[in-house]
Amino acid sequence: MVVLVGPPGSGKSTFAEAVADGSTAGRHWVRVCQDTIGNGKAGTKIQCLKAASDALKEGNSVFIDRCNLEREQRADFVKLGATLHVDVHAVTLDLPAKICISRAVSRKGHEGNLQGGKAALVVNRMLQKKDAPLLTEGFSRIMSCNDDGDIKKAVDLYSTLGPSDSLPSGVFGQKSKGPVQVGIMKFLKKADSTGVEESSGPKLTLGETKPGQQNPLPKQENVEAMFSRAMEVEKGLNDKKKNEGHAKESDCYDDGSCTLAFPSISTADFQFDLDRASDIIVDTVANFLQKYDSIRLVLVDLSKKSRILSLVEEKAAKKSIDSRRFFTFVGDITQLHTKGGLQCSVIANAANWRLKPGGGGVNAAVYNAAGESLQHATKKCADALRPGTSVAVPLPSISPLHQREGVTHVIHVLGPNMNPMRPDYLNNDYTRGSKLLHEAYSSLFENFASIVRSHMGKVNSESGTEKSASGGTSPKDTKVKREDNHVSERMKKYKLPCTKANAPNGLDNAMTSSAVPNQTKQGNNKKSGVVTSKTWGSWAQALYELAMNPEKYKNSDSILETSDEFVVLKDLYPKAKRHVLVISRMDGLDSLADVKKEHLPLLRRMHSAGVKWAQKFLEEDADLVFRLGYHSVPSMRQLHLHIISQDFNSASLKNKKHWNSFTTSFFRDSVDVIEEIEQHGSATTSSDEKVLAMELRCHRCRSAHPNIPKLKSHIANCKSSFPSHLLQKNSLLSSSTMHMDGT
DNA sequence: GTTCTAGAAC
DNA sequence: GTTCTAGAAC
Repeated sequence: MVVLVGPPGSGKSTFAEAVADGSTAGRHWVRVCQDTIGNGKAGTKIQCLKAASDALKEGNSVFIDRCNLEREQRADFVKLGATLHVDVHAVTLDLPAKICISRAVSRKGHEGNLQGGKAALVVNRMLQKKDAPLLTEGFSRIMSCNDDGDIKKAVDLYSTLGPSDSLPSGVFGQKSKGPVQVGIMKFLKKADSTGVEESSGPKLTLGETKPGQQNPLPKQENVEAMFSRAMEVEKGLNDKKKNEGHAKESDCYDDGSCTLAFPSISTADFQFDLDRASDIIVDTVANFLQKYDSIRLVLVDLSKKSRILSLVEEKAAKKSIDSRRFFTFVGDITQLHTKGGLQCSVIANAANWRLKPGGGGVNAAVYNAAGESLQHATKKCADALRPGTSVAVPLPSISPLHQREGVTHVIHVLGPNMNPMRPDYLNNDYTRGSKLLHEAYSSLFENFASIVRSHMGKVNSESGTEKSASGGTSPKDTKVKREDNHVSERMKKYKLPCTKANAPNGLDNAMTSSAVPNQTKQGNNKKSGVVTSKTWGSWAQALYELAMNPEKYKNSDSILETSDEFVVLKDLYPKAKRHVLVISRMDGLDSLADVKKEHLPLLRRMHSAGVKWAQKFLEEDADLVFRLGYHSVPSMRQLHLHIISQDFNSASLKNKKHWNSFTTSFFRDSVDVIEEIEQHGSATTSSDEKVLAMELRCHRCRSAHPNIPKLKSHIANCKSSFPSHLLQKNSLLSSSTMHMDGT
């Protein structure tokens, strides 16, 4: 049974019909459609359940063609599947709201009579309530389609499915849509004047897709092989560790497919000591598993006799690491699914620093298997890698590795080199080597976590679109900007000379680019041909100037507070009623990417200062709600913490970038940043430019809006509660969450 | 970061 | 004709 999930206009009926009509391998499909089941009257869920049950009992496969956007709406169908012992899949048609609405609005003769203006209202309302399907609901397989290409793939997959074939379990579907501008309001306007029928939106293209022929269906035996293989390993580990049983039962089921397969880093060509490496792997894995539930890591090596595998197994057992969530696996990392039967959505590549194909071992294998599209995709994310870092690359769906193995992302990792014949030889310095190897794994795992987070969703509080945009995790901090300096120690930024000659004269000058002398730019950013790791335009230096010489701006009423460690400044272009910055005064601490463990005390004090000011503002206006956080990739040099009220009522908030920089994952809550640094020494700036170009959504109710003015008029009145992840995390400061009496 | 403006969208 | 966005310049 396939439960289709999608709003009106997302193409559910078209999907089901395409599969049913194109079914080439003898499987018979029945479409259970709530719109038609009532024979003219409105259909009900009960009728659908009955029809589905009948069809299944007769040996048919069934599509449940109703919106099914909410968990509750799907539950009975999942239950029915369990009763009848059939697999229940979810196929989510997660297209941009704009497309669904335009289709729903402009279609004629719709089965359920949902067309014209009222469709727009219905779709927008529905999209706000949707819960992404989860494996925990009882689905054996979840597939998410984000564009017509995905849909075509899914149609092909199902229509070539023979009567006894089955599809691998897990979660599939890459979410990497480009920015989408949603033109919703025009349809909503039409909703008022009924009977609008002209078609102005994008055309439905699903109809054009013909079921394909070339689909290499995963074979059932492989899936079984996977289980027996994995179980063997798990059993081995289990036996050794006895019944420690510390892992919570339910956790592992959540995202069973959220699996990362990774090779041992640095131990092959880079000749890193195996004993030390295995310690580091086990340590880092243990930490990571503790931090995240429902994530699975698999260490892969080609050879059965692999020394690193046995060392790791042994140490993992000793540490009582949950063997369901971490185990070793013998096989080719590029053929885990087809040859080994192990489904992994993400694989790591032991990359070279140039991120280029070739060499040998895992890198060559991964590039070979993935085809050219991996090179292109990689290029978009980073030019080079330094030891101890990683970069996540969304694998295009055309890649054979994606199609055949179900791999949605490749994370390139570069470990330290202990081989004198290779570049950046560490000369047996295991203090540094170990540190770098640890960093490499941490970075790898964190990148993986971001992918999982963005794909699985923070349960249901986020919209699919938002998830998609942050899905292609390619942290800016790993985007290495200097090809020649790929050793981390050499990556330190060139410190700007701050002389009186090039320092602006006053705060207003510092805050406006036009008055900053031109030589500042040249003097700061270039020195004898060495390009700094981030080029800060002259206008971007203002906060830095202020942080270095706050006394110059003493008299400005923009400065609220100055200490040795930070300056508190009213943002010159506030994006909300209250918007202040706590600017660190530490030279060289340019942005979040530079922050390390040693800065934790500073970060905590900046946070406290921010809280203090938020509190002060709340005394004046108890209706405000504050959020404290950093921009993933700030435009202004010098680490600064934003304290911003969530009304976003400001004339200075003018464009999409402004909005998205405060309301998407681009904004990193101070509390989260501190926690991350405590736990693994650096902050993930897991965000790329895509999130900034994302469709505009209300930060409270997540509704989509076509442009800034419309968004603003919406947020002026939106009284929805904030998304649960913010409430749960305690990221919001309001008069009700603070002790206003000072206790 | 902002401002300016061409041209797209309405 | 007016509104709005996005890209370039600063």
